[in-house]
Amino acid sequence: MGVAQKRKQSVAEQDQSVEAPVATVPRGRPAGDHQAKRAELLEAAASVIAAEGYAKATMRRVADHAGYTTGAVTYYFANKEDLVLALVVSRFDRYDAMIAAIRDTADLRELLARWFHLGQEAKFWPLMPDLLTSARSEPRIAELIAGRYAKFRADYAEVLAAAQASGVVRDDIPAHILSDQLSAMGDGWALLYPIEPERFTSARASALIEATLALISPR
Amino acid sequence: MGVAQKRKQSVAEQDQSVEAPVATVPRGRPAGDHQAKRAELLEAAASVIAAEGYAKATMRRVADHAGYTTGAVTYYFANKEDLVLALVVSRFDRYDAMIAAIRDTADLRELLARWFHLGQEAKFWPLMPDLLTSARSEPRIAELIAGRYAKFRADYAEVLAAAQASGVVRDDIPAHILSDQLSAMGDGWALLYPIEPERFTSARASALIEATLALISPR
Amino acid sequence: MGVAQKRKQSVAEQDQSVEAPVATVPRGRPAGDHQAKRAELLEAAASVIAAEGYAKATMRRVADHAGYTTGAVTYYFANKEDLVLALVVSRFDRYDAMIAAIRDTADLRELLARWFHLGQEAKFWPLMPDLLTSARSEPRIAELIAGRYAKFRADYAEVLAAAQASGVVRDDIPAHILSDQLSAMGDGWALLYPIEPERFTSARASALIEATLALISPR
Amino acid sequence: MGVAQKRKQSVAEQDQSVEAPVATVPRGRPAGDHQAKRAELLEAAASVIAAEGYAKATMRRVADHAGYTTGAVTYYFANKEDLVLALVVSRFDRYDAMIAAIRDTADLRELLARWFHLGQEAKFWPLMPDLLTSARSEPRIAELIAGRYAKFRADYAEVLAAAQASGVVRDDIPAHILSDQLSAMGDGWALLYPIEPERFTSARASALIEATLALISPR
DNA sequence: AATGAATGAGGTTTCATTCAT
DNA sequence: TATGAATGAAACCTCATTCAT
Repeated sequence: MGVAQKRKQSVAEQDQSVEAPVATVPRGRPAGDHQAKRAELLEAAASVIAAEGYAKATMRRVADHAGYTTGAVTYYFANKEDLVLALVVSRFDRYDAMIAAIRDTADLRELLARWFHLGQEAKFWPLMPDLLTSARSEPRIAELIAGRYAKFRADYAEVLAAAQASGVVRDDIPAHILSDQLSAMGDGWALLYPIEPERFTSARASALIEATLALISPR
Repeated sequence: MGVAQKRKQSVAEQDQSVEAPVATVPRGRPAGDHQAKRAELLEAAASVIAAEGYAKATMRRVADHAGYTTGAVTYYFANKEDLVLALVVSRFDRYDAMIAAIRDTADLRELLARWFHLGQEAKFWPLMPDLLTSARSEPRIAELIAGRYAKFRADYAEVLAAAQASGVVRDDIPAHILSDQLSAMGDGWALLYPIEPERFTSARASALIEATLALISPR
Repeated sequence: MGVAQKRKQSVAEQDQSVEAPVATVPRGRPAGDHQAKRAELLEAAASVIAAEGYAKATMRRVADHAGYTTGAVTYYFANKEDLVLALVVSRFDRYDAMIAAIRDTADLRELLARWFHLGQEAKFWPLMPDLLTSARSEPRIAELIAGRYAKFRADYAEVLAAAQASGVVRDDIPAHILSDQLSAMGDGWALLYPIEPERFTSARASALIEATLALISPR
Repeated sequence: MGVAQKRKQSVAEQDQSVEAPVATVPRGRPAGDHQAKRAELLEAAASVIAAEGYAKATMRRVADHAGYTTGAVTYYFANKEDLVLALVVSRFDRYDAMIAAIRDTADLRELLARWFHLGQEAKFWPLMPDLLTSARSEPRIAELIAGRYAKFRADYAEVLAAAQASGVVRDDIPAHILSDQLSAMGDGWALLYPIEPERFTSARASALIEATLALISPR
């Protein structure tokens, strides 16, 4: 999104310079890339939460991590809730992209592999459970998560239903229940990951993927 | 945490070892029932966390809920970490008891039913994920949980192995992996429970139990 | 109020020590005098506002002035609004007492003299307009002031009506209008006092009192 | 505040002295109308203070209200104090104009009517007390107000003296004292206006005007 | 002439913890 | 055993101000 935005702005500048080369020079400091800066701060927040947990993820630490002052963070996000809300959105967007990427093939092994990859490389595992837990005391976050998560499970169920139709997934359990079970399993692993990281070496991750595929394969 | 706590704890230990192993019946002055008071405060803490989340569970709120003042809580627990540590112990004790209760029969339906019951009636679902998440910033809590959880999974695996031996559970997946998968699934449900309580009506809970039994039943 | 409270508490202690001299010694630190401490902080707040204005009257400065830390202030007052609310109450209580003191005699010269005295010696002038202005951004303070002020004007009107009946105050203007005019005049003086203190020397205060009495004396 | 402001101000002065004494008609590039822009921002500031009180009147809100950004405000006013100073000047200019307009006739009913009108229609009532109170923590504002207010009272006294001379105002109270009393009364009403707006309906305003005229009419 | 990013000081509030009693 | 006063650190947030552009 950062990139698209940047391109759009430079197009706007071109328009101006073509039409009125002298007097219409854009006034003031160039707008910078607001969205890109927000994304940067979001990544900083994600890193801090992943590294130290939600409880230690203060505005100050996020700012420090991004190399700014607290004021800069509140300049881009009206308050902490806004920051977390945006972070939740950005993470679920990635989940949605993950599902979308395999929707056509309904390749569940690939989906699980991507999910394990996001979890570890993209720091989703030490992040999402903290985000879900933070929803306990923040109704708006809870509401957002509830909506996005329901959509995620529905998409997941759709993929599973397709897999059932093509005979690669057992069909004695409804797709929406399977989706529920599998996503819960994933959340459970993510929840324990920071406490027992040694359980999730890539060798063991492969074993878990295979065992999970075995669980849902047709009898 | 240092001196004061040490004194308090050794007194408690003395009481237990000298007077009575369980010591719940007030003898002489009822005032001396240190363990009972601790348990009372622990339940208050559990209720507060279950009701409002870990973030809102301050020493003051715990004290209020138990009908005491802040000072009383810090009298019985050297500090907040101690309180949470004790709470974690008390909850895993219940998990262990749950496993122990069905170890002989290896009745998995009963085990799942008990687990769903603990989760909802005994407020474990809105509690355990908060406790696990709190471990993110408290190494001693993380360590304690890691140990107790590993033991729990091992016990669970033992039960599953027995069930495999008697042919009621599929044996194409090792028991310790099944244990891993099932406990993760449970944690995942618990994690979402406060956000989407409507997903866990007792009717739907039954459906989930049956679907989970189907998942692990032999082919 | 502080005194009355203190007396009450010591009576309670006496009761206890008489009935059960040994075992019922009041536990814990003696309650201190919560109300007295609140009053002390209120006076500190009044002094700070009087000296530096509402804008500079931060919780920190109030605490410093009283010789405590910020935490102590928020221990006695849940938040700043609460502190200001209590301050408003305490000041209007004094206004009410002022009116009550001359209600029987309806001696307006005495009333004006008391009012000038409160204004200067008891720091009411540099205080009340700041309090009234602070109500602009705090609805609950505005509501409280509106109510108390209306009562004050009504009491004032009652005194004026009595004075009209006894022929010492002109009766061509209704008492409630006179009350309105006189209290507004007082507020106006108070508003300017911090800006032009030299206008309110005691000589000039006397002149203002006499001129005000002349204004309302019967024709 | 130092250099930048100095440069700006001297430019403004040059414009005035060289080109035209009043200089409101845009000549050549309309961009140069420094004074008009300042006036525009001043009105925005007045509106914000009138609507939400001085405490909420931040540079940002003033800018927003005028349709600019914060930077624009600090471009036209070296700092916030400067802005408020200019605002005070502009409001007292209107008071002076109000007095000047009735100086010849010494028509006090008209003066009071105009004052009530300014207070309500031109938002002076919710504005002036906030300005006066803000002077508490800003010596330069206090100084400015003290000077302008003294001049206002002197002009008012002059009008009252004329009225006394022509027999329409009582002369048992010196004109400068009457001026003091009447202006204080007005300030007092203004101070309460935001708290009790219902006391100042136009019907009641008329009653107050008549009662005030009665107060000062000859015996 | 004006923008908007960024700073940094300072405000209110929360809270675990200490401690005299 | 238990209270409740008090501390002090740290959190979130606001805002005037600066400055590159």
